[in-house]
Amino acid sequence: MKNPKEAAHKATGHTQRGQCSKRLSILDAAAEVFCREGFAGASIDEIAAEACVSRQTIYNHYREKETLFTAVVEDVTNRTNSSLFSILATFPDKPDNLEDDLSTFALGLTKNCLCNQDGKFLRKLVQSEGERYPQLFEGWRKHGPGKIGTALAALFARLSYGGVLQIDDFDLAARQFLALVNADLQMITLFGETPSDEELENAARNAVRTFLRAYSAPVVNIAAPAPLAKAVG
Amino acid sequence: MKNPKEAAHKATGHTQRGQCSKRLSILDAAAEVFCREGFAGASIDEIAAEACVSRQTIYNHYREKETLFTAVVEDVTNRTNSSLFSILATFPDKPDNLEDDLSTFALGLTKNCLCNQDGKFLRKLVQSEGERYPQLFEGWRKHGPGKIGTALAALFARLSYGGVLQIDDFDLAARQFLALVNADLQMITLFGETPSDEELENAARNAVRTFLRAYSAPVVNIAAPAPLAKAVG
DNA sequence: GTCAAACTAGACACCATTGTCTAAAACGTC
DNA sequence: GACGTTTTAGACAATGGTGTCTAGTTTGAC
Repeated sequence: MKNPKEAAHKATGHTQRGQCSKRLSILDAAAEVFCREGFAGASIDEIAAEACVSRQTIYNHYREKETLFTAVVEDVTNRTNSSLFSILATFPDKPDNLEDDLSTFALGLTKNCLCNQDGKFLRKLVQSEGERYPQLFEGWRKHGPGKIGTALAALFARLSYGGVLQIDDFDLAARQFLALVNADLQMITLFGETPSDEELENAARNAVRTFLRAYSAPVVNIAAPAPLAKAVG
Repeated sequence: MKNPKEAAHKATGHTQRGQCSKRLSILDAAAEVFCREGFAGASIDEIAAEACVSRQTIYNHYREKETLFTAVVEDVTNRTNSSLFSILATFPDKPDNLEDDLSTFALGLTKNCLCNQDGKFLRKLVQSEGERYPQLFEGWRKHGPGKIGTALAALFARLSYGGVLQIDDFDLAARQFLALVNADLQMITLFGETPSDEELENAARNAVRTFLRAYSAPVVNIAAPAPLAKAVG
């Protein structure tokens, strides 16, 4: 990193007075380094340098490396959770145009939870350190992004009962929706580059289209005679 | 690990004479440890213990840790590749029952490529070390499991031209197929436990069902009068 | 300006790990 | 059984990271 001071400030944009600003710098830098190097590969010195803070300051705030790590995880999880809630609130309960509305929702989900820095951090860390820190995985599932699944299932259930969708297994549908949304992204997100807005929009649209082809309720076509459906089914 | 000697043999089941057996033991153990601990977290001593081999033997075969790591990656990639080819050969070109046949295919894919020890290793390592070893990611994409996508796209194209499926974008369909197959598995695979055969079968079946609802060509129903389709479309 | 708290820089002991080296042991072949 | 190769166990220096300590500096509040 060429200019760590700049980077640290860029990340959060805070210029509050001392103590709080330092904490945030440390958390930001630690998230970055842990994500890039993994727990074992990350060194306190590296984090200190990236946060523009002396090593001792880190030890003052967080007794040891492990403490810092869990603090970072908690911090990122909280942030992700709150943005998750606001995204879920935009789910189209009474959709005007189902495809458009669901696509917008999916886009918000990817942009703010799945595909941003925090989302990447959690995904990578749960994957790489999940075996060594089971509580990390559990936390992700119960109190973090893992909740999206069940929340989405409930929302889809409402749409299904409303006759807009035709779903047997809501949990399954929710998992598949998320899987489809991620289908195009996994490739893009895996390495460093951030996907462009256009790529994200396409990914969301593609996912929703396929999802709807699989799960939208049969259209009661105004032109077609209804009775025939019985003979076909 | 309670009984490393047993574990090492269990993994490959080889009892060849000395030198070759040692190499394999080392590769097996190294894969296991690298996968569990990541590159930085894995220690040569740990690998040596798990392979029931002295540390020096490892240094004799592979000059340094990095060499060992790339050898392991290459080994696992090759193994995965060959099983991938045999699985792709089972793709239902002339499906009898499309859902059943595709489900069987999907099951083979998950069991032998995506969900087994090798698949897990590559996925984890590409994810956690991909940023530090770009050639790892490139290798995965070009010479490893990353090829599944394009191969599947070609196979789906054949089915589509044959009128069995109705697909616009073959690459997209292939990615979505894989995403759906993984939808149920990601949860299961992430932590240690190996999914049961039943879980795998269900996952495959669920994925295929949804995929076919989205992409199967409209059925020319024997009972329904064909001409009406025009009026509806 | 004073004071206490927070921060810094550097030195430090401690430990784990890498990679080398050596002498002895095991192995396979003839 | 003798010979060369492979393997082993252990000692070893070098390195790099953790976490502590200290003495000096900055910072903010009053």
